Amino acid sequence: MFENLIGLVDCNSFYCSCERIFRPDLKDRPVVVLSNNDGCAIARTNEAKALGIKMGEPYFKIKKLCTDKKVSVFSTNFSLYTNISDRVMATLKKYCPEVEVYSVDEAFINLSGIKDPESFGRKIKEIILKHIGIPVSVGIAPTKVLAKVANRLAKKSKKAQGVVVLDNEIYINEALRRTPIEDLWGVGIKNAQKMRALGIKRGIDLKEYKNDSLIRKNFSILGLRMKLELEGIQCFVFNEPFVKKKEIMCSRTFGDSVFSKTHLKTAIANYVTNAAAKLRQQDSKCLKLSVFARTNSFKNIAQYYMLGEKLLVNPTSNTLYLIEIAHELIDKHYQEGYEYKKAGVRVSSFMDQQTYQIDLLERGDSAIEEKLMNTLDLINYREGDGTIKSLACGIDDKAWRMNREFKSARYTTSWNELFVF
DNA sequence: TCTGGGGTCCTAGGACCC
DNA sequence: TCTGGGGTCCTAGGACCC
Repeated sequence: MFENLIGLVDCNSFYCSCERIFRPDLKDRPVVVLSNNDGCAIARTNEAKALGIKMGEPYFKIKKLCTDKKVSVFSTNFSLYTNISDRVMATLKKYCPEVEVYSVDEAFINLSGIKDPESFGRKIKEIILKHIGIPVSVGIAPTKVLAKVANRLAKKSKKAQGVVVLDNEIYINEALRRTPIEDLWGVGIKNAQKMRALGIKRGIDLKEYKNDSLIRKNFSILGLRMKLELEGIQCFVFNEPFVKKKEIMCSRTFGDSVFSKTHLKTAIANYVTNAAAKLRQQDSKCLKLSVFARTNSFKNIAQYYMLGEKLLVNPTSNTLYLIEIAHELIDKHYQEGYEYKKAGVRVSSFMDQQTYQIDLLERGDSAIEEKLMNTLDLINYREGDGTIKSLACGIDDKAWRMNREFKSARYTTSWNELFVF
């Protein structure tokens, strides 16, 4: 039985549900919302999913089906969705002590200290539906990955009525038996293939896989964290409520392909303007500017991916200055004779890697552990004999070995090795 | 004919320094 | 004369998410 639980509140078919608020007649009807330029389907109601309409499917392929089956099709209205999302999140914050907004349509809530998590989840669901008109599903479990699993079942199961609680080993294992590996949060198409080759076909197989270091080796630290989360050990903790974006991107697919450098520069200038405004909004400065443009990869033509990046000596959010640098990068990397279909810019407002220098005294020294606590990502780590060590951290294992003699070590935010104190 | 946009995190490998 | 190897920084790109 787990005590400290996390809830995941996820809006059902969010963009479609937003459209339905203003069109009550579409209740129980198939609805689809399309991407920019009406390119492809990015939201579908259950009725539309039942017709076989896939996520990300190009509209031209399903146009006839939509007409035949009387599917209501909408172009995106992002400002509407953002507005409704803000209201959903505000409501959650009113009732829950700690809320982490994860995306436009989902949020994690901290349920530790809540006596009856299931009734709490149902109450939240009811309030959001009544006050805002958006149906949500709630998954509750000891870790974020398991809360995702619970949420998926809450959406699928009729019996659950939109809320699933996994608070003990038996429920968790049963849920993981029902979860194909590719449906786990963090396992995409590539890793699913690799895992299946190792005989890991369902969530439960990953949880019960005996060889942690093989998981670490093949699927990086993220894979190992995922496995630990399935075991009920929290690795993905709650974030600060308002975290500045580390990267801000603005990109578009062109309606018509672009053949000239001048045309590309004009488009890029617009994207830079947009990104710089976002930078200033969160009071950040650009440290690295990236500019890219690519050919249409769906077409059987000569392909080119143009990418130029520059680290700025004087970080800034000044639009004109950034445009100047973007144009320099285009001059440097642009190749004539290609048909560019998509382009964009990315401004990074943080350095890629942060490093910390820490003086070590003796292994197991509590002062070290306290320093680590204050500076590093930490997780609990399971030893071979099954005992859980209270503290582990990411260490560059080579640096560790060398620096041990000098009683200092260099740690990076990207983990190369787990080391147990 | 027609295939989105905005993010995060991790790793391999080259250049360079001592 | 012998030309090593560890460490750091940065680029580039993969994988994943919604």
